[in-house]
Amino acid sequence: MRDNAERPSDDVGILGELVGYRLKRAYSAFLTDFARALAGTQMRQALFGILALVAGDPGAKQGEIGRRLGIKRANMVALVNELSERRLVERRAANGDRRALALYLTPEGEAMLELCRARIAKQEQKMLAPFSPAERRMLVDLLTRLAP
Amino acid sequence: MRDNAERPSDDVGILGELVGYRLKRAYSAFLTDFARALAGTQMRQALFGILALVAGDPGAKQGEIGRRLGIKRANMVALVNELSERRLVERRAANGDRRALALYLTPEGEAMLELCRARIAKQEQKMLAPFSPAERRMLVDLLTRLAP
DNA sequence: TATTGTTATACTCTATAACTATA
DNA sequence: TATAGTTATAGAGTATAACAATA
Repeated sequence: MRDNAERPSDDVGILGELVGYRLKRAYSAFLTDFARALAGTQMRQALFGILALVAGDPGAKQGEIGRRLGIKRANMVALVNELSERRLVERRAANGDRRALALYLTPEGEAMLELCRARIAKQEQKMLAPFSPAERRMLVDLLTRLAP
Repeated sequence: MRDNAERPSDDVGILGELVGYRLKRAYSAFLTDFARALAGTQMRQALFGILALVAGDPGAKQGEIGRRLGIKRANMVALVNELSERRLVERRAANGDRRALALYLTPEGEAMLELCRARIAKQEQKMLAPFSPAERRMLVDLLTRLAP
């Protein structure tokens, strides 16, 4: 069926000079490759982000993890439910605050995180192959200044 | 209610060094400001993109516009319906191919495009204020090489 | 056979409002 | 009063499959 839009074509008129549009295109290309890299793991952006942050701060509260990732409280619930049902993350009562839930990785969660990390690192290498080390640093630096 | 996630905080552990994550953050920041800039116009990313491309290539076919923007045929329908119902865009029979529809801006469409362009240009100036002209060029160049 | 526009459908991410139980 | 987690719901973008009309 040769469907639309896998690779948008070049002529996008005035849009091409807008940083916002260039960001959309670049992010979209990364997302596509991200999904490909994680094929078969049933993992997605948001799930990976949560695993990565919990690994770096075991026992962090669910809301705090969401805050750092820019995910709203209401949207964290289903995501952590999913990770919890898959036994990648555990919710335990937080000490000192009976409202809060502290998050921990299970051994399976650690393993999944490592698998994803390896695949994502490989994907980034591939996407950034045309860039020199100085250019990569520049890119990360500019993006970080745009949105810390 | 001091809700979550308007401004994600800094400590995102290993994510912070991933280009994919930096792109997501930067794009997300741009999107938020984009929506703010276009408040009251009932315009969105995709609608603006279509207007901009049709303006630069009047009579282009609906599918071709979608192809250039990375929007699938199936998803173009509702978008062009919306623009058409709002009298910003007209669908006419394409000459030489009775399957295809050629798109044209109405005068209202032209005016709306100009309004959006002005607001978006202002927004980009604001977002890029901390960057030197050389840095802005570098950013656009790197992003374009990442996803032409 | 392939392509154009279309319908129907589903998934992901994001957003808001309101509830509960704690603080 | 405010916060943590939750539920319900909705909008927007993106994806696939299948159909009719046309090429």
